[in-house]
Amino acid sequence: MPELPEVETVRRDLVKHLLGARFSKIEIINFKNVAPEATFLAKYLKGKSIVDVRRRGKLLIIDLDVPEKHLLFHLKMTGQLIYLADNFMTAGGHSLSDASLAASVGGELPNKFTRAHFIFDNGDSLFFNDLRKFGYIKLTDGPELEKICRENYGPEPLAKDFNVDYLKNIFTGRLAPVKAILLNQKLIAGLGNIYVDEALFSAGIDPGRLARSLRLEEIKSLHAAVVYIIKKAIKARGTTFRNFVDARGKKGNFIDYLQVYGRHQQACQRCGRPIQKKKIAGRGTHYCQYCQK
DNA sequence: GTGTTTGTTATCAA
DNA sequence: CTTGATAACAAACA
Repeated sequence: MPELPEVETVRRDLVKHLLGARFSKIEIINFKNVAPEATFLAKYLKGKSIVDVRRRGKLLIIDLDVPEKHLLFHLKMTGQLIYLADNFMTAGGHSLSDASLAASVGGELPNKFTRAHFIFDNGDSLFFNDLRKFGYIKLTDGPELEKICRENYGPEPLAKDFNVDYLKNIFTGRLAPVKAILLNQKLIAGLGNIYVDEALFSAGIDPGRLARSLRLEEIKSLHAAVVYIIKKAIKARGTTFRNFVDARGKKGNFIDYLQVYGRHQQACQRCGRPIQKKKIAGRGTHYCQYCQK
């Protein structure tokens, strides 16, 4: 489940490998979530090169060497972006992974979940894999990108405008569970199910509490917890619960630090009692009923 | 066959 | 218009 720390991990990997890379061939395989349509996109990208790789919330943005043109990737639940160097094509047209690519993607690309294959003029490749086909690829111009970023995404959790006052403001009067507010991308960009559950545990707040019921001290604690968890998860290169790998096919390490997510019925690391799980805000929610009030 | 998984959007209701 | 709840989407797995 790529959330902010996972997308940021991929972004940092791709910046290292893709700056200056020039598209030479693009193949879209059995995948509909592409705009504009595949043949047009392939023709458009050919000869263009990459000048930057950015992120907004869970959205990955590749800036092209054409002013005001950007290639967007959303990984949704099971998307992967994997960079493959020293591409060696076999007789069957399958490329073998380069020596440093981790075995966790099966060692061979493309695989049956590869939805797009971008080939650069130096022979290197970028693979967009997506088991569930929820993700998308979209070419946009500057104004459209600006509109998407402005209308769909609130403050970045690690930016200055995400502060205690802001959190207090978006909680004021809200009858929704605090978890629902934290998951809302328009209010805070980049948090998903894993990090919301972890931050609420870290702050000792029950995910089902109505947002407007939180006291200032609790909001301060929650703000600090969100920043702390997100920073720690980026440092650990994200969480691989099922599917996530970085741009070199390696798993993230934050699963070692999870306190509640995926730990249903396991002992709470604070009080020893079993972690509970129930549906809140339409999502599986993990929490300790004794440590979170 | 059934239930579960989640990021996001659509839809509906108040 | 705002807010909140819920279904839907897609595909695999236990």
